[in-house]
Amino acid sequence: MSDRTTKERILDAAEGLMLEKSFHSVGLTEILEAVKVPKGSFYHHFKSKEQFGVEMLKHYVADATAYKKQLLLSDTPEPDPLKRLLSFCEGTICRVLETKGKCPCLVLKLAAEVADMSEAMREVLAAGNREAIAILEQVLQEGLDKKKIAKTVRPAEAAVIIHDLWNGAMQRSAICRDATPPREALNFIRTLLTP
Amino acid sequence: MSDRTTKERILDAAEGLMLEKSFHSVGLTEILEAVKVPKGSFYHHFKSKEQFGVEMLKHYVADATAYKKQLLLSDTPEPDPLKRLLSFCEGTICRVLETKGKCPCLVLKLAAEVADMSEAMREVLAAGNREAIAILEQVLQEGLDKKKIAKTVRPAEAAVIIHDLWNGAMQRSAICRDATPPREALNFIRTLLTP
DNA sequence: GACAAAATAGACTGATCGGTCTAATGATTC
DNA sequence: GAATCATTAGACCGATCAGTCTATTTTGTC
Repeated sequence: MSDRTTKERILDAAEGLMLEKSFHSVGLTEILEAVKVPKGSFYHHFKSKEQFGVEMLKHYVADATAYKKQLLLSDTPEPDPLKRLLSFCEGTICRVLETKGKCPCLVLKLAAEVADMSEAMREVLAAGNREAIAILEQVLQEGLDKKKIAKTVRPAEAAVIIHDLWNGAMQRSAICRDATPPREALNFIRTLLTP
Repeated sequence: MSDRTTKERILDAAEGLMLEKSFHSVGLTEILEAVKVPKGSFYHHFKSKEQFGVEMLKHYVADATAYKKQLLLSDTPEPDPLKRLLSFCEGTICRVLETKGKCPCLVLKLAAEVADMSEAMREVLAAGNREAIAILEQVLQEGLDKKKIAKTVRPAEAAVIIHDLWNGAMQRSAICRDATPPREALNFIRTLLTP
């Protein structure tokens, strides 16, 4: 048997499939066939597709948040917070290039589709956004403390602007299948923050 | 008979329903029941749900573009391009408040869901984005010519930033069901452009 | 008014949807 | 090894999906 639990295997497979398609266009049968798990197992672990969606988003947001914290908040190997932020953006742009413009973020991919349909899923998405903004605010504050970013920047305000600009750019890049939007956003963010 | 054609009535009803739900979660039967039109009529006018989606998005984008041009590009009653842009944003914020955070834009609502599934729909969305950016660029250029916006602003660059920031903020406002994100975006845009 | 073309009408199809049900199997504890 | 509980297994359910088909009605043209 696999070392990963059945639940985790279902979750992982569904994240991949829904990143490529969408929430409603991926059926349970398709997910379960991909991981060779019968319906009975699914409904043993999850009470409905919606509750499954909630857990999937929670699972994804937890991973994504940990990943962001690691890259943005740890001062090794890069002690400069601004550099950490900019190279995080560059890394994301590389991923977009590799996948030919495909959206790499499940929150961005599913948000508009599911937010109006499930209050529980909406809350998970909202929490994901809040965490992302909080992390951004911390990087900016640290950059300010270390005098690595322009002192005119106010972390709380700048964090939401950078967050929304970045998400808007990622969204547009998924539409035009091109990494230009996040590149333009990155250039703007750089000149905005550089002292 | 209604003065509007059957095709237009279907299109309008579908836009409303899909703004509230999503592309895949709204069935043809639901749309057709809403306008009391039988299946046969639908498939007389459209060859598939996907092609219908393409026409619906084209129809929406054409309307939305005309609306933006009228508010942003006509110098009556407001000759100041910056004021036109800012009050356009304020107007959108009001709509968000009225609808309790619901996404007012069909392009934003459906983009992530359908872009990966239909190349034809993706192209319409991309064209919509390009037109929105072009209009923004024109307002900015005009504002620059009339010395109503900061002369450091470069229209082409600023247009994409404003576009993506605004879309990202609207997206987030649909998730947290709150008009704060576009308000923060508007504040930022105002200080960015004001001379 | 005859004819043709466009549009309306809705019953019907096979496939697939999310979800249920009962039975068989795996593991755990006494 | 008997009893228990979690898990696996997959046939099955009614509902709904996009799409088809054959009529009938409406409309425009001569």
